[in-house]
Amino acid sequence: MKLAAHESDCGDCPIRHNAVCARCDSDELDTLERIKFYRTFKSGETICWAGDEMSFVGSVVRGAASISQTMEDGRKQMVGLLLSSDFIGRPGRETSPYDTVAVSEVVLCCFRRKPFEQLMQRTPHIGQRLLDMTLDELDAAREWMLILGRKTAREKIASLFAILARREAAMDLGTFEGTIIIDLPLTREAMADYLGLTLETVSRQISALKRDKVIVLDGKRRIEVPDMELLQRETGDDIDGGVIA
Amino acid sequence: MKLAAHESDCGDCPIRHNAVCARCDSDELDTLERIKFYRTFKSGETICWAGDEMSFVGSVVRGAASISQTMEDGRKQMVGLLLSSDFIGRPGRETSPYDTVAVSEVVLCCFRRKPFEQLMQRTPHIGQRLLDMTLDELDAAREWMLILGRKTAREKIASLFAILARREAAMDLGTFEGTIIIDLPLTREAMADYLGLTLETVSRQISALKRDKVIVLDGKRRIEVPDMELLQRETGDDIDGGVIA
DNA sequence: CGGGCGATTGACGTTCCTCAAGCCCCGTGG
DNA sequence: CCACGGGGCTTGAGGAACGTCAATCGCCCG
Repeated sequence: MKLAAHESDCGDCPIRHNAVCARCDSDELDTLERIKFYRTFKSGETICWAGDEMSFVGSVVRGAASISQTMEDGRKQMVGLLLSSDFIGRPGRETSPYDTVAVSEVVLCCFRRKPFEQLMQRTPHIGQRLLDMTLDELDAAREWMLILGRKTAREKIASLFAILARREAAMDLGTFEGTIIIDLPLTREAMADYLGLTLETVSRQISALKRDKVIVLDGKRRIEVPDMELLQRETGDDIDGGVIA
Repeated sequence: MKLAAHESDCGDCPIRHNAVCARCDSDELDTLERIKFYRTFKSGETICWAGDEMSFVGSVVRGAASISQTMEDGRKQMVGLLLSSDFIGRPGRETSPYDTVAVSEVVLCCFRRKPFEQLMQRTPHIGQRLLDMTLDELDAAREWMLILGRKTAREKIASLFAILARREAAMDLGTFEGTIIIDLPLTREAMADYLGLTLETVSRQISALKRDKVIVLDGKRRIEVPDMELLQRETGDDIDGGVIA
């Protein structure tokens, strides 16, 4: 996918109202517009290695990226999944302690870190929005901790699908006659890293959910959810909207 | 423990330079001083139930509190551990999706939520500090996710002790001739909820670490770490400072 | 002394991991 | 055209780690 010309105009940006710039007025947007630049990463490409200096921060315009930690012996845990409108990088810190990797083709809207930090001082709207987004990410991390610490393998898989379904639904597309369709941005291995499982267990549980007609597979990477409530019950969460009510 | 009179003066506050007010100048501090009030919770007392309205936000002055989620069938996961200077509550949200419980006697420095939110609009220093603290909490949550998702029971226990030791060391006290002393604010059950284990497994692994001379027990709740590096090795993390370098 | 709570320890069972074989799909090269 | 190879995925057999259930202990406090 190439970058369409109009994507350089913030007014037409698909994540205009969800990203870190959401609360900016048109003056502030102009300022951002002047210092932003786009970068594209191919699937599998590393956006930032753990320990490296982060020269820029930015928003995910399209695609998905993972944040993960690896232990010396190779055990790996994904600790963040960045989808469109999510923010990459941390103002006020030079290096990231995590690997950030594109799990599909990713388009970023970037700002060099230093100018962005200065701009934040002068533009409270950015800092406020970033605080809200960070608090949301913290909530997501906490939901994730419950998944990692207490759920069974089957519940973990169901929870992952439910989270992705919610995000796809929020971004508008993906429902058809009550059936929700999820295009998995993740390989089985990436799902395992997300959920604290092995890829074999992921595979087995997906097969089990298919056998029990909770999901329907269309190829390896497309999943149909005919009955969202049924999937929701498999997550082990409360029925009534659940965690973040 | 009763509240000493001088604790009502922000200038003498033990968490003055670490809490949400850390960056405030003396004018801003005066404003905060006028609307703050103290509350004390006994060990085991609930500070806020999941779903209840949070009428206030505030800082932990002394003691420890846990944030946790419970599933319908009783499975429980701690998703946050609040120690002195940590912030409780979320500006801009009326209810908390988590239970917040005092795990030891807790003293809070509180602000009613609405006035605090208004103050935040006018006082960028507060929002900036809160953003930094939230980003730190997010980092801690991510470290925790690695623990929950990928570490063995033994590594989990060692990691918990290492985290507590680091925090005790940062708050100054607790070292004596190279031996670090940790006063556990947590019961075995609370540790289990923290680490995604059962209390029996926690108990067995603590016994094992004791048997292997990584730790020395002084009663049930006080732990001595004669060799911090040895403990660090048991966590499974990189030796060189590790995750958040 | 008795009761209760927290903690420890043991025996046994379940879940998930490990190791291994083989499948499906697709692109490459003979 | 088909053989080949590789990556991603599936499936099976066996084993290790942790959970479950239960008995017991120590300590504090009434």
